[in-house]
Amino acid sequence: MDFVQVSEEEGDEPIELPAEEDGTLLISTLQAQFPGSCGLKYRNIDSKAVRGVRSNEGRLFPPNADSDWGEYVYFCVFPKENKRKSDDNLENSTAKTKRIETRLRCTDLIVLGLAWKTTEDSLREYFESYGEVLMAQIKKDGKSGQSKGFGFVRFGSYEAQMRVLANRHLIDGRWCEVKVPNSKGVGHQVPCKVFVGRCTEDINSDDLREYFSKFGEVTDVFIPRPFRAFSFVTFLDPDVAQSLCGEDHIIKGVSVHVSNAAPKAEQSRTHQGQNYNYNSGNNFGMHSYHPQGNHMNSGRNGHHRGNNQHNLHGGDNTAIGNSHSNIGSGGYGMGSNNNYGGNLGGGYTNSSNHNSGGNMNRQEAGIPYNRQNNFHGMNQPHNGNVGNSGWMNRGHLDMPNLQALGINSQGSSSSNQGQNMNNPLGVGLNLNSLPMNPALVAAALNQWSLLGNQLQNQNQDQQGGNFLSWMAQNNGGHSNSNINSGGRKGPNNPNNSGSSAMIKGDNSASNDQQNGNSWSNQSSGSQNSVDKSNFL
DNA sequence: GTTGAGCGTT
Repeated sequence: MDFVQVSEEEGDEPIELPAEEDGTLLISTLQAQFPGSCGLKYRNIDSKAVRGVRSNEGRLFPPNADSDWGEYVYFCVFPKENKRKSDDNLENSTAKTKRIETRLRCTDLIVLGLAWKTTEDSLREYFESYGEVLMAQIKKDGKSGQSKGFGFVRFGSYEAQMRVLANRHLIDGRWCEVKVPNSKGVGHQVPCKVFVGRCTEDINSDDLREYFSKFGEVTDVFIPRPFRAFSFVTFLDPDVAQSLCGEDHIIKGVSVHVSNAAPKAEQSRTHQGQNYNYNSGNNFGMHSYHPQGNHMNSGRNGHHRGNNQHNLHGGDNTAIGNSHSNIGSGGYGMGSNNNYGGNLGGGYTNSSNHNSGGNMNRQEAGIPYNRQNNFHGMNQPHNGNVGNSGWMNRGHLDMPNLQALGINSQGSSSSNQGQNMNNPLGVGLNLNSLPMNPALVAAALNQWSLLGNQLQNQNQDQQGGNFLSWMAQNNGGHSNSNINSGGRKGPNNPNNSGSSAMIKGDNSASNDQQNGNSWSNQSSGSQNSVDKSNFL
């Protein structure tokens, strides 16, 4: 195996990194040792100039034609933190400060709720689908060696870490919670959402998405309706969002202004969600955009009905490697999750598990859940890659980490816990039993742009129902009902008997205009006075 | 031999 000598900065002590068989060096390998780096350069002996190393699709290519890295010591290239040079005079430009540090540095993550049987190997195997795992550890009893049911994992890239933190995790049959140790909440400390002012009415969400995607992966676009001359764009990477703040951009010939969407969000968060009353019937629209990727849904606890409402709206419905799988059976969220994007590849099982895109069902198949190339090219902000070619298999973004928010009914359904994933629904969902913290929920929903869509027109391309709107509707009178009755058969669901699955917003594929309408905007009392704060 | 909220022998 060939090794490439790499140091963070020219002159630093190099680390030898293993090259691949074809002689290339994976950027992920580089980033494992140099988080935040995006490329390599070296000092050419002859010209004395610094030369960049060719980079393509997550690989770095040796400068010599014979796949030889030579005897050079390469040093890291880090992305420019901010294109604007003006107002940040506190930043100097050393390579180390460009590493954007605390925010982008990977930390150990605690994994709670592991099955007793989960081993360090299986833990690692599970998380490797998100990116390189530098460490996977199970905490065990010193004497017996028995797992204590939690562990730690560390990733080589911040992006992998973000994705992991943003999702729920079914590991060896247990829904596990992943958090930054000793932290409460989920999500990012740095806001991912920007406010886009001076919009005109003809700038639609696709325009915004297309335009802003060149700076980084856009996870959501929200345009308040009725038209208010502003919109919100959410990026996967908070630093991309931050880098754009304060800038003017021209979209469709219109100069729009990007600014921070955070301040009022902070107020909302710190004031314990004062604007959000979840039992009043307010209708919180669905986070509308679901990037390509795996949408893993379990009906076990009845929390995932919202996933049935994935609107893949026009233009975005290219569905690269989509995989929407339902795991479990009989629960809410079952049965109506059908194929998006026409790539149904897996099998339906007899318990309403819908595996599309070839992902295996962990429960049924007993093999690791395969996220299939979900991991895209790591930190590549401002790389000019747009759309499908630039962002591969964007996944893990479909659901907030509700468990980490305390929206978790494991505790309320203990009799049904454990490995019995195929009969979860004696439990139903007792909404009042959910330990919800409105502030946390609001924060999370804001994080995922789940709030504020209530004003969107049903026929907009950015809409749909969601978990909370469903909650709001069904819990209007604090009724203590377990919602586990009735239901109707999903039109495209061959396995849904309709006996227990209650389906709202049937996913009758390609139903942009219909999907979710059955339960969006049904409530009363939502805010109609729209200003920026209503969306933060 | 059990368990199910937690925070790691560095």
